[in-house]
Amino acid sequence: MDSSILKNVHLFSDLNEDELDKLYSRCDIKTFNKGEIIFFDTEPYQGFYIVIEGGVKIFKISKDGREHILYFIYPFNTFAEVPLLEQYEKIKKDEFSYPANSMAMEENTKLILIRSSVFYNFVEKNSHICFKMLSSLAKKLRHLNSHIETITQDVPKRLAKYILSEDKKSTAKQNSLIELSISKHDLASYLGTIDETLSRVLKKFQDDKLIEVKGKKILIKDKQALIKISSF
Amino acid sequence: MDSSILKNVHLFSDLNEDELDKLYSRCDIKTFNKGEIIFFDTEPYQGFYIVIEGGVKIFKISKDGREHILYFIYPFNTFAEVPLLEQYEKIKKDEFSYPANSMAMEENTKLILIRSSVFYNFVEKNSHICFKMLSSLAKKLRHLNSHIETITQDVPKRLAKYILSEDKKSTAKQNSLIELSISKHDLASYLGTIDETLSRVLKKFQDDKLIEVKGKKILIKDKQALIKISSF
DNA sequence: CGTAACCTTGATTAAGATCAATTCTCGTGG
DNA sequence: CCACGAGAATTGATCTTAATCAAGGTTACG
Repeated sequence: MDSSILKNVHLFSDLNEDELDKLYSRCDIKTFNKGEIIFFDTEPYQGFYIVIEGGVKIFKISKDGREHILYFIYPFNTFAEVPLLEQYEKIKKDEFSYPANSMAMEENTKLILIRSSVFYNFVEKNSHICFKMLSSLAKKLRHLNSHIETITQDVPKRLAKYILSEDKKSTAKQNSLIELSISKHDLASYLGTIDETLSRVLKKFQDDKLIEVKGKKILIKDKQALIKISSF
Repeated sequence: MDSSILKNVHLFSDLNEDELDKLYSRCDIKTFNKGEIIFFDTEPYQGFYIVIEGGVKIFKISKDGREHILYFIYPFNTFAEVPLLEQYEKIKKDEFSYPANSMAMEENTKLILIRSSVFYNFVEKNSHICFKMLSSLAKKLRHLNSHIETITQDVPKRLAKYILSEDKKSTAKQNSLIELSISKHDLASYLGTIDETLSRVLKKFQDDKLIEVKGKKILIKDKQALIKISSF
């Protein structure tokens, strides 16, 4: 792995070889196994991360122990930028902590850590990065907006919406087959419910001939019906 | 009202008189009465807004007609910046719409509309605004993060949390009196519940001698108990 | 081929939404 | 100054959804 990997990261896509090399030399590369914690929301903030390989879930834990997943992050996307930018305003305040917990979802999840100071240095010389950062944050805001909209509806709606959104990512035809990139447990947690309920709703959808479930594969048999459920 | 009003807006706090004048001359001032819609989430995007007087609620409406409030916006804060920044990346795409609905909560709510083109022009000459924008977006992200955490808990927890957060804003003592800046209906909608349930929980808190409610005034009688409820 | 992690199923319970009346509050006009 | 009426808030009875508790079943992997 070398500095060219950074070229895939939207934030850095306009940097030249030299700049990429310089940045790369100042980053930390870290590897995590499935289930390992990357940071807790109680830890002091060090910097933001980029996923290079594998996947990461960002989640909150409520006092009664239930976890709620906010995002899944996949290769070449960043996470935990919020404190970096909040810090910018209140210089020298170092008591910032991470806004949520994060855990690797796959074996050999490779991350790059970009420390606050490294990033600040870089932005000074490459202020156009700022605009990319803005658009990436805006995207996250829109995501959370729609996530809130989702979790205030009932579970079948949430699930139908999720299945359809996964379908949109794939090359969409009529009877499309999608493959869950996450465990059913994580899906339940992302949908703001629990394993048992997800299982029941999946079964219901299956009994109603909307989908067919086989392990992590879901075959969509009646997209119109799913659309109807998701939007009523 | 003149251009100096813009000085109160964090985003523009570092601009000089000249720049403020120039910006002000290119803005639209709009006034809304209580209950009037500022924009629907279906409308084509024009630009973002600054609240000068009054208050605004930002909300989503689910298909079954229930509204869910995401933010309340008060003087000198901005809203609806997200499409502006998404647009930046995909130049010339004009089909962006607003990410949610918005409505004036008070009579004579005064707003400034800053059209996308005006803002882009301005940023080109004042790139430091970019950093302010970043920190403002980061703040919103953190808000939504914690809002999601909140609405996945039960209603008494959500309410206790809200009351305590309102209390923190005021000059906090032991038995503090807070005044709701919003209607009970809006509070219910912000907490992701309905009027009846909010009413019942308020009564429960009152019966348990945690608070005393009189119209929009809430007297906190047992802050420790509220803290316990909010965090268990 | 055994065991742990993952997933499913059933019975029960609890939280809160819904439906249906009232009651309260406050601004307006007589 | 009082009476009216509309919107806001409350209360009660009922119903629905999904969480909880408790077993089983499946799958994957060493």
